[in-house]
Amino acid sequence: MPKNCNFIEKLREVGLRPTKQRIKMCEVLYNREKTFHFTINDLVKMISEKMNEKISLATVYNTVHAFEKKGYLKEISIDSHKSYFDTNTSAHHHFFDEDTHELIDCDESDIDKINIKKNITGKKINSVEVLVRVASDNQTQK
Amino acid sequence: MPKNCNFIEKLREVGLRPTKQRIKMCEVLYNREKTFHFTINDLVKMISEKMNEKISLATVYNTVHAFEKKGYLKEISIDSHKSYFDTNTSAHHHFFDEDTHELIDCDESDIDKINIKKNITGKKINSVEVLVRVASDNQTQK
DNA sequence: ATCTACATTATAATAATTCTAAACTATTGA
DNA sequence: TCAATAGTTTAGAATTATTATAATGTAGAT
Ligand SMILES: [Mn+2]
Ligand SMILES: [Mn+2]
Ligand SMILES: [Zn+2]
Ligand SMILES: [Zn+2]
Repeated sequence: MPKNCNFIEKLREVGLRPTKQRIKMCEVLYNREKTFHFTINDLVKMISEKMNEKISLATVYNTVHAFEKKGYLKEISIDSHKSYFDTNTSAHHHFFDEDTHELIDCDESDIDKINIKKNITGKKINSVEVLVRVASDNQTQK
Repeated sequence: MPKNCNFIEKLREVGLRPTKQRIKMCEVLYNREKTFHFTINDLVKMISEKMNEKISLATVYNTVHAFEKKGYLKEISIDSHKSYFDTNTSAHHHFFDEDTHELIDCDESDIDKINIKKNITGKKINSVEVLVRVASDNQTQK
């Protein structure tokens, strides 16, 4: 979703009623220059910082999954102990910093197009994504 | 771990006492032709099928994590709702069947070596893995 | 055989997520 | 305009996966 777009319209387009909770979550998630990655816990904190009333935890979960189902959010599996979500919903690659547990987007140009030589009968490829795990290089000062 | 190797020896090599629970888990995990993927739940079932006495759930978790720490198992993050483990501990690529939730290894030869053009200062690359999500192709019979 | 550090176990605790059912609200159309 | 209705929110309970606890058991050393 683009920054400062008409969130009410965008919600209606996919059949979601524009409630005040959903509109607030749109503002928190999409009114910014760049896409970003978050956990549910991050999001709850962000919402409570930018809002007087709280949104109940169940609604945060419901809404995140509703947005995911409608293609406005994407779930990223990195750490099996926690769910990460991404406001960049296109297929793209990531760096994962194993020290800080930070997810970093990888520009399209940083990795050549990947060619899959094998195909699985009766199945089509939905996405091809690379995960590059990085960690601090302590061998540098040798 | 190779098939039919001396598990007692292999456990001692990494400083793990060869208890009967650990030896049994080695047999279940490594006495087979091919490496495979499993969840803790799968493993508990496999153990109880091949054994009279049970191994307590806490021990299964402890042992899986001990094996992982010692490099005899690898954790795979695909679905953030569940942990998958792999007896193939080398860095390798996967297909994930979104219909059946099945993980399939991808041969090294099926994907060309991936070149990462960007590097993150002070960080070294630990692994580069590709996940190819596939699903049934219902457009075939057009 | 005895000792001791490590391992196993049943069970309790925790954490993330989902369910439930009652209260609330956006939309419809009389 | 304003009830009727279907969809939404909510607090709290329930569920699930996983980890912690602490008592008991055991492998390996002496
Ligand atoms: Mn989800
Ligand atoms: Mn683990
Ligand atoms: Zn991303
Ligand atoms: Zn594998």
